[in-house]
Amino acid sequence: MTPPDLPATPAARRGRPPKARAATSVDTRESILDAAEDLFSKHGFYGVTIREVAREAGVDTALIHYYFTAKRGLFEAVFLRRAEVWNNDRVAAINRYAEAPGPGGMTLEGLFEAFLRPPFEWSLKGGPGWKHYAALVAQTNANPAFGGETMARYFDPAIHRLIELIKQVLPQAAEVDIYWAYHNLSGALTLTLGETGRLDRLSGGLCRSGDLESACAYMVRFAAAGFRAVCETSAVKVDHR
Amino acid sequence: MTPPDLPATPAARRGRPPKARAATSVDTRESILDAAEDLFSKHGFYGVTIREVAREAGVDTALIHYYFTAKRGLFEAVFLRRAEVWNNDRVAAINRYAEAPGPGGMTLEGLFEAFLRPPFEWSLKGGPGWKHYAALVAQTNANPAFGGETMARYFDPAIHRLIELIKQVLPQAAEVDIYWAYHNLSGALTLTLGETGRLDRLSGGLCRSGDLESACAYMVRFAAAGFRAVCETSAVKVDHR
DNA sequence: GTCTATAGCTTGATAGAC
DNA sequence: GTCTATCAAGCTATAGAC
Repeated sequence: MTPPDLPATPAARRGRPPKARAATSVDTRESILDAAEDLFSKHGFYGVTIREVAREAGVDTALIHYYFTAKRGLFEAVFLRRAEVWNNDRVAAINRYAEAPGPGGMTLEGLFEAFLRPPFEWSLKGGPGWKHYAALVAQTNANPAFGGETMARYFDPAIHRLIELIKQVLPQAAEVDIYWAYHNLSGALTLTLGETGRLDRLSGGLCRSGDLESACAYMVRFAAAGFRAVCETSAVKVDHR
Repeated sequence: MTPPDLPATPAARRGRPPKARAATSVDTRESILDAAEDLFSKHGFYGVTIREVAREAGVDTALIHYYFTAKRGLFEAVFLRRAEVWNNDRVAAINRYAEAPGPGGMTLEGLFEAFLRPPFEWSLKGGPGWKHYAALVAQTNANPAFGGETMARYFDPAIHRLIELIKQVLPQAAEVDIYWAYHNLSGALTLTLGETGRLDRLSGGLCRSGDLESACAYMVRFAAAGFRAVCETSAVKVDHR
């Protein structure tokens, strides 16, 4: 589902007449974003200089300030660009599933499959830009300084919709339990999308980080069982710090 | 179990005679490590300057080069310092459990409880340094540039021991399935130890990132159920990329 | 061991020509 | 829109006094 066909590389841009004049500035802006996305995803915000971005994009540093005012603005623009597509895709997928689930009604497996498939699809078939973006999100999610705030700002609305639907599948579940269970899923998802190669080493080559098809299938079943275990028995813990 | 009593703050250092002369240089080295750990955990390797570390540690920048040669050496020293304690603790805990499990024999819940408790304990009761360290590990685990390599170097031996014991509990499970299941657990663990505040926002204050007591309990049950679901039905996926 | 002083570079950002 | 030129500030690292 949701086959992504938007090319992420400027080289494959489609349907624009080659002679068009206005195309230039749009392409410049996009290629700056592509270069920044690539570099930020690998080395983080502070690990990348404006000059490196400019060099990889084939433009001058002054141009980056012209388009994005400051380095921080460039980062935000990178983050924003794909967040909307990503989120709309996921929300559309779970809504579609909720309206027409299988004969037995909604299941956690079906719901998670719908919710997780889009990011994995984009990462697999959307071109290198989407892989870079996924890694960037993974790193941001783990960032103690601004990770919580940034992730919340861009992704919480979509996740709240998911949680509404989980409540329909598990009507007796306590809200706290659902949130903590989701937190476990979120960690698994972002680590996997980061494709750090950790699993490859740990497993001695038995598993490959890039095998997102398997990753998605495993995650759906792991998370569904985890949610059930956490939500079906009462497990609200008292915080005795 | 495993009550940590090693103070992380220099102020609380115990048992050393105040007049001792040799203590000074050790304390200097340690306070540089403490400052670096704090800052690296918040802003990453490139987000921190030697000068900032020196200022926070109350020493000169030249001294940092004296002890650690270069910025990179400082980072590695920070990472190494607590890795050994952390890993030894975890391995000791699961070995202890394996030798004397409850009446019904080993369970996944018991095993994960033993394996996860030490990092949570240290983070809760080991002083601020351990919290910084946990956040540093969380960030490193998500780092695409050197995360996979660094994590493997410091943590894989302990995890291989865990996987051996999991195989004893689930003797029929395919090795691939175990590794993929562990990967899901690993993501959940590091995200949680990072305490980014994401969950607090998402849940509207219902859950708190700092409530590690609950986090650990949830994770044990979530992961145990996830492992069972993934390993008990044959789910080896073909990678059709 | 610890500091001062500084070399030698790179950084983010801008002013202004075209 | 795009580039050249440049600034002030900050960076890592080191040499050498004490």
